[in-house]
Amino acid sequence: MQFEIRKKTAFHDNKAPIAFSDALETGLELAGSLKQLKAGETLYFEADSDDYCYQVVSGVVKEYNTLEDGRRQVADFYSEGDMFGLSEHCEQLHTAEALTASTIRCYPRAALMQAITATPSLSSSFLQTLMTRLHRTRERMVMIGRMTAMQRVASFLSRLADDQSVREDVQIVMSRQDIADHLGLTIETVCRALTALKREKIVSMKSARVFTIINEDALEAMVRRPQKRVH
Amino acid sequence: MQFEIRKKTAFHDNKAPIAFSDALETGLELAGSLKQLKAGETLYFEADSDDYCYQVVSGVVKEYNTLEDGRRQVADFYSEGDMFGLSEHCEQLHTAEALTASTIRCYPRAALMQAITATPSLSSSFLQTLMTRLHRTRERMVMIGRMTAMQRVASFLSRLADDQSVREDVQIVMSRQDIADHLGLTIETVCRALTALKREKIVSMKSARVFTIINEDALEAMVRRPQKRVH
DNA sequence: CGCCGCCTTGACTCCCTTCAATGCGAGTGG
DNA sequence: CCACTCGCATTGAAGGGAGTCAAGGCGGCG
Repeated sequence: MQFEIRKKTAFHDNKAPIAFSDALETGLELAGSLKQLKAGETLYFEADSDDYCYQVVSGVVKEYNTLEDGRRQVADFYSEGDMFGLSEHCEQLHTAEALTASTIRCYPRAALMQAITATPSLSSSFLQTLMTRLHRTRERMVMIGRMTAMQRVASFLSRLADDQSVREDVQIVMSRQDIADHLGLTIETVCRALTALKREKIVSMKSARVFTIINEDALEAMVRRPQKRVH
Repeated sequence: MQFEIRKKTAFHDNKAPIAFSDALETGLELAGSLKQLKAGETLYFEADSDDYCYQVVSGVVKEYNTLEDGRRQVADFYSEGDMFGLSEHCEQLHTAEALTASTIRCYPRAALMQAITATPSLSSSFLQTLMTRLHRTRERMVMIGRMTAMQRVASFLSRLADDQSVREDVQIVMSRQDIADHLGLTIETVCRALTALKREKIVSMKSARVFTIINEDALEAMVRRPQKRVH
């Protein structure tokens, strides 16, 4: 038994959603093979990804890079409908791993690319997806580069709630370590920020993986203002 | 009179270069209007960019975001051949500004997109460009999130040299503030890191904007190892 | 119960920021 | 030609936010 997450909405791409996958499936018979993953299972390591692109059918997947010394940076979390494994010839160790039991569709890269470039409608939505992704990655770069730990954690919670379209019992499918690696922080700092938010009665937590936003304005204020004092 | 930069190679996209622009120019008559900018001039502010995409014909341009409190994050520097202004509906203040006197080609966004999606070869190279860009942005996210000030500055210098394909008299067209905003540091920390590199005889500087790599191995080592002690 | 993984908390250190002053080169005008 | 100014770069001192190291706490499962 494990936490079940709401699958109604994708983690990202609220605006440019699953139209792409629909087009892919209906427009041509490229439908890649399906792959089942248990929670914690690895989908690919670095070079493996060169030959395939992936799409989440169900579940949540994290994609991350590892530096020589073992530090990790989680590039992104993907859920239902999201395509991933798009970047290529990586110099760094690059991995994708299931957070929950997941089903993944695997497309042969070369064939997929050919299909996309040959089909204007596909090409258009794929371009859109990539541009949105690029834009979002940049926003997160700003976040990591210019925001305090408190701001990063607050905006992370805020985004989780938005993605799940709930304010109560928002599910946190990833571990503290994953969050830390996503935000460019340490696990301890993430904990302390969460504790501070609880102390200030801005959020409450039913368990370590489920929270409720009590004071949304205050949470937004946290994101805006360079609030200090995580300890 | 002002510093002249080597224009032989683009700042980025060494691998997926100007083929795109060639295709654009020859393949169809979409050639957008040209715009001349003096050093320091602004090409666009946020929403302005929604209707156009741009390409550097000559010169160097920086693209950056500004937070409410005035802190900035330089998304990227672009030079000859690079396309930019691709991300859309930004929530943040988003600006592009010329670093040197520059010539920019402006494409109407909608028409450009249509042309791209309708032309497989264009579509292919544009996709390639976007994926490369995405990949690079992620690498920089890792850098900002997990590297020390010293590592960031060292890898920045290293990249400058690579892009210009020189080891001596490498030109730094951007100000210290731009570098700091690009690396997620303060201007003072950048200076101190540079001073440390000079002190250790790893680089030497003819002037504040021109440097030479004396000990390349040591510079690479700086990038690899979480070297401390910027002071 | 007792182990195990994950999470939380505490104390201390240190890198980077902040605040502030000085240096330096180019352009200007007396 | 030199004094002055203005923007950018450099250096110094002090303080703080996040990292590091280490010790529990908590929940699930055999």
